[in-house]
Amino acid sequence: MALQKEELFLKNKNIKPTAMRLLVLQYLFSCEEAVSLNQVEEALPNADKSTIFRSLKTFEEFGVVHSIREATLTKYALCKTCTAEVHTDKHPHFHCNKCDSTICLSHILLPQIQLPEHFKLQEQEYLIHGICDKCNAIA
Amino acid sequence: MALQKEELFLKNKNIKPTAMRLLVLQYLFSCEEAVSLNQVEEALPNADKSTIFRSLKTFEEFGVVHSIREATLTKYALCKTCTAEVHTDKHPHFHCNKCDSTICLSHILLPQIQLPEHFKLQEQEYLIHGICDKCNAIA
DNA sequence: CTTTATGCAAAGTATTTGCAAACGT
DNA sequence: ACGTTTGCAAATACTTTGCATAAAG
Repeated sequence: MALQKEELFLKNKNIKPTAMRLLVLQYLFSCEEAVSLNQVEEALPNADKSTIFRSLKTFEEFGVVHSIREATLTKYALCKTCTAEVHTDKHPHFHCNKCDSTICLSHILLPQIQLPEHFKLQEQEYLIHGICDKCNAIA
Repeated sequence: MALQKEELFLKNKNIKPTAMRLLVLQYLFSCEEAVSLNQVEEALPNADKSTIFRSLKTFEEFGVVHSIREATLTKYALCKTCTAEVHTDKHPHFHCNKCDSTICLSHILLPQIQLPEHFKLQEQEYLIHGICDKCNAIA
């Protein structure tokens, strides 16, 4: 059946591949950019928002997606190389102020910041705001 | 009077120095870290939350403070060198996952990210999560 | 007298949880 | 039968606005 790829994917991550999760994952695979909870909900009109929310939360926990906190809203994008134990797929994100799309700058490494003495780094969120290539082309 | 410093400060920024704004600013001057709207409200129990909110918004507009969007909450910190026209005081921020304090890493320059072709940079938010020096000392 | 700021109340937005029913094994 | 997931409803948390009054220039 059509969902086999997603099913295997979830099993490999030790996530029970339920119908809802497969739908959410399938949608995420179809997205080129990070999407918000609302966007997923709109894409899956019959799905309950809190169920989607919990699917995304599970996905994040098991290293399937990473979340990006924008001004008021959280977006989610598929991880390339993360596992539940180690979130290795770290990169800056770009938010277009015109079309509000959020793009993973996967090819750009997070800079090595030299923290002050006795500070311990755990995670980094680097969000760059500006105008994306498409909007620049229009303007 | 005691508020003269704050009063001059606001006048120099072309902000009318009202009583409320002076109180908010005075509190901000007393803070070593970025503070949330709730924190300002707690520090000024007789002040209305929406008034504080609007003061902070005005301050941000005129380059007095910058805001940092954390997981769920916005914090504000005084700018060192900004004006209403140009927000030059850009730096990463550090959020302690233990004590939830947010510290301006003013001495650290934002890295120069090489964006893909046709992308235009406007602003950057770089939030580093970890354990701060004080919490590390305790642990 | 006109403009701006304030306080109160309430709306708006997004996230998160409680609980009972449904599901999969 | 069992633990997990789902759908619905509602709570929570935070931000933001409308409006009438008050204050300032």
